[in-house]
Amino acid sequence: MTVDREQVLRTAAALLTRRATATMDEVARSAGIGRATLHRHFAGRDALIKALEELGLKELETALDDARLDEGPADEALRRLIASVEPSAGLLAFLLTENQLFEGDVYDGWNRTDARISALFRRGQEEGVFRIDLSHAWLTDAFYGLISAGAWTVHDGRAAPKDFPYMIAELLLGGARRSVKQ
Amino acid sequence: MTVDREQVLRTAAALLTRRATATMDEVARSAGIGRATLHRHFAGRDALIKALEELGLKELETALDDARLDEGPADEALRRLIASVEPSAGLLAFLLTENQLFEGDVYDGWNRTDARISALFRRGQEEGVFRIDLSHAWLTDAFYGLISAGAWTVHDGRAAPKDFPYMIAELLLGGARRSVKQ
DNA sequence: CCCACATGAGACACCAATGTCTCATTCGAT
DNA sequence: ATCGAATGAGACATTGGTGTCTCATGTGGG
Repeated sequence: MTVDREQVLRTAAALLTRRATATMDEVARSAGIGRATLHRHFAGRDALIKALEELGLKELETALDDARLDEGPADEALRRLIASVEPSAGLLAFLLTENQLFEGDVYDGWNRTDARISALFRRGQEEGVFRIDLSHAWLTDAFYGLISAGAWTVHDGRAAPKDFPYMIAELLLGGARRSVKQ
Repeated sequence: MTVDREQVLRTAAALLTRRATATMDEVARSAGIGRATLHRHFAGRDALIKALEELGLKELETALDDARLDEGPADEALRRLIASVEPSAGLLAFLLTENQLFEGDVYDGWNRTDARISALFRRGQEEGVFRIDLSHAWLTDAFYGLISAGAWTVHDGRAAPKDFPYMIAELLLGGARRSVKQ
């Protein structure tokens, strides 16, 4: 009987990721509950988005924890991160565009995750694993961008989900150019 | 007296890129015209978005032409493309998210540009310049993703506009990993 | 100089979505 | 079996944005 808040959030995430303009009613229906019930659990659309943001943030932080970013070579840590972030990629892609739209009052929890990812790139640069002519700020943004792009590529069926980690890690680490001496 | 349609479109693009939910009234104000006048030139919001889409498409096609994608090594052609697409990056980033939101009825003009970019990557693969373990579909999506990410990085002040071509081309071509044998 | 035409401002109806409320129903714990 | 709590359905007012219209203004071309 009682609504599973987590379940509702995941369903809403799946729908909103596909269509960000979905109605509260559509969100409710897709979760198999009534609109009134949805309102009982989330005060309004803003509250729903914020809850989604907290969910995505929590998932990203869990992925960051699981990846053990400060262990081993930085490039291997980055691979672990990409792999563990994969299940959340769709939600993160949605939240990324959502945040870009609402400039200013962005949930500042993202600063923490940004800092951790940025720190990984900085460590890699200091240890000579990552190139230093690309700022860690740009590498961080590119990381998010490729995660989003990969999420859409998989979502639209242009790549299989299982290829997600490989195609992102390889492009982000090695680039598109074929290495001549290899 | 007469409104410069092109000018209005560019102003609208600049505003909507920053805040996609901007009102028709805000769009009009930012262009320095009245809402009624805006409606006289663009039947409605949909028409405005569509006009923006056509503008972005036109600019991208111009950039594709200017880059002469079928001349010289594919990686150099890609560099030319990134450089010539830079002025349109913000608009393209906006249209990209806009299109992802409205699934289905996307302006099919993008298929042409997708095909041209994809063809560049395929040519590069056939000529041994680009690696073949990453599909040209993914490379194309990644190209768009990095263009968008770069546009936001520049927009938010985390990189200078002049660095745009370098940081994107270098990451897309060479990746983040520091080449050991170099 | 004058007239035609585009514009700006504002009024207006309309619509879609939101948020709130009520009430009957149903589920689940006791 | 019973009672309380949560739900679903629907009604309702409200709101913000949209699209249309009118009218006064002013500018530019002839």
